[in-house]
Amino acid sequence: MKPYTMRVVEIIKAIPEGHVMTYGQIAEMAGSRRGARQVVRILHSLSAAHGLPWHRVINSKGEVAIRDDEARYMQILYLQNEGVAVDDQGMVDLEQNQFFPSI
DNA sequence: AAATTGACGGGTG
DNA sequence: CCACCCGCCAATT
Repeated sequence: MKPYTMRVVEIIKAIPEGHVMTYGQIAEMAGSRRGARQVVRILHSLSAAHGLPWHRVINSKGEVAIRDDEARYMQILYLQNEGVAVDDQGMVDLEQNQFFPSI
């Protein structure tokens, strides 16, 4: 696994329950300021197993970004189960739930 | 080896 | 607020 991919994995693993991070935020921390799509790609290939809290990753608008209805619904459910308010449009209040790692 | 695919983001109008 | 464009680059085909 490439170093960049590993850093992305580590960052996602570090998101606490009840919090979310954005794709762009993760990409920037992993060292690629405009690498949000790479984060998406990585999530696609790793979503199966690996025990990653993939559901805590959303887009910069604060919206659940997954297209597939079933998976989207699951993500919303997971988030609500850990106390994150998600409305029926899949919108999360970033102000209240976004996680900012301390270095 | 080359093209395609994305669960994106920031800028512009 | 919305629609559109284009840069980004790992993984897959």
